Amino acid sequence: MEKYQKIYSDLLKALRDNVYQPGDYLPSDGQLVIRYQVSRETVRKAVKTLANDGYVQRLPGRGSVVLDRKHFVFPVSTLESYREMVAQANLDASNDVIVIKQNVPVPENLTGGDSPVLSTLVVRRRWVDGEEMVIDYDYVNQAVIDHVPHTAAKNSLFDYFENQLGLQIDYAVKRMTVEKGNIEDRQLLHIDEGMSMVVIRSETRLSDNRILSYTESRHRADRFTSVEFARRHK
Amino acid sequence: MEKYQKIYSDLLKALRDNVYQPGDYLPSDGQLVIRYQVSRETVRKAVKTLANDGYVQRLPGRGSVVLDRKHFVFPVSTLESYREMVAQANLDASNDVIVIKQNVPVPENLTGGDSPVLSTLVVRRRWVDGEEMVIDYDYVNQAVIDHVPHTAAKNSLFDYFENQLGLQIDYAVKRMTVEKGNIEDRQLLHIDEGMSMVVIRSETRLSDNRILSYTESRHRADRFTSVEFARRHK
DNA sequence: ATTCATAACCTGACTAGTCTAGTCGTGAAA
DNA sequence: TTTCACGACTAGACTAGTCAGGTTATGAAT
Repeated sequence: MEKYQKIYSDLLKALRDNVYQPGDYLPSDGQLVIRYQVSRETVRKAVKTLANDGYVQRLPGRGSVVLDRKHFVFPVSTLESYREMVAQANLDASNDVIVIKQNVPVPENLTGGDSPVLSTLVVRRRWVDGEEMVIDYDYVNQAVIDHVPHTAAKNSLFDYFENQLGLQIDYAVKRMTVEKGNIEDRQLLHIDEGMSMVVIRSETRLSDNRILSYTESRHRADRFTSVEFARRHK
Repeated sequence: MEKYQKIYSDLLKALRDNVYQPGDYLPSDGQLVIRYQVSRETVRKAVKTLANDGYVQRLPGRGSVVLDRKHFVFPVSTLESYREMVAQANLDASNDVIVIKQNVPVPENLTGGDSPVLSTLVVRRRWVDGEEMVIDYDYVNQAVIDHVPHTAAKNSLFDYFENQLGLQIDYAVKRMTVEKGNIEDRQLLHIDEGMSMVVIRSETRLSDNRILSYTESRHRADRFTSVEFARRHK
């Protein structure tokens, strides 16, 4: 693991374990330089990343103060796996795999008019705290992944791609709208006609810019929350 | 202006002017080092920021390729002013200032239970392409800004804070939910009873971590779109 | 024609330093 | 007691390198 990654994850763990609490200061760059025996740029990279992720704020002349994140769990923006997200938010979650089907062309409203892609379609229903909350349609690029095992879908596709297959996921573009629920929404989530759905359509890319998957994620609007952390300049 | 900022904004301008098109490569780090007579770390910082913002992707061994952003205008996440956003998306937009009122305590559902703050409340209605689309409730921290002029509200609060007052806006936390429209929504936006609203509640902070403002932004759900760009690791 | 080594690029990570500017506590002078 | 200068400490920007590892074109050997 890279040195700055190690420092980043050590500090992140300490933050999650409340070793440093909101209002506290992290060790200064200089102290971390001594502790980790690295150059200051390496320390800066690690702490700067924590700042970009909304954990701390760097105050020139003072230090890196820990921010209060009590309000912001459950981001849509962060590329974390669903399981990570739920675990952090102390929620109870599980998955139903509805169907896994090969050779499915990706719908045009997901690709945005780009060249057609053959995919493995994975449809899942997500439960949170005993309620049916979300339907996910994952169209996994068959040019990248030839087969999606049922166990991977049952646990976490993301985790499977990254940790089992060693793929480097790099970024995702997500478009969010609010739409009326369709028949499948009503059947799978047991909601009334007229219930609105928050629909998030995204494409996920690898670090070599190949498309890994397209996803349509349909949430009960009445239960939907998302939290964003946005920094002005990175 | 800092050197890396200059390089960043030059490249950004070139990207917006289509000097570099999707699929093209930016000048390599080495070329930019020569062009700007700076060290490579300075160039890297500039181009890395473009990558974090979703403009380009850095491909080791190849270069920095320009990404296709045709699908993602109109982000909620980016801390850009509303006017910038609309200008980029080629939309027609204007503002109604409904009311400006001093000494208003910020509602608790915005502060999230934090200590009460006295504010100047600015209520505005935003029009896009001739339609009434959004109501904004801005609670501007009176401890930071004692008076909000009507012209600032009519144009852009953000712009006023940054460019007129020289305040350094650093980050915002935004929570998004979908709710039924209330009476004021119906009156101001002329929508039917039962219309859903996308409600974005946010707090904006300065670089010294003082709270600048709390905002509640209420959008017609049927017209709402947001686009996110999320990178895995910065 | 195909294969393969190589050289010329590219970005990523890291180092060890300089210089600037802001914060804060201490202690001396008013 | 208040003020003010200073030193110690903080982060930001920047430099001029090194080394590693991936990509690509070229050109020689098969």
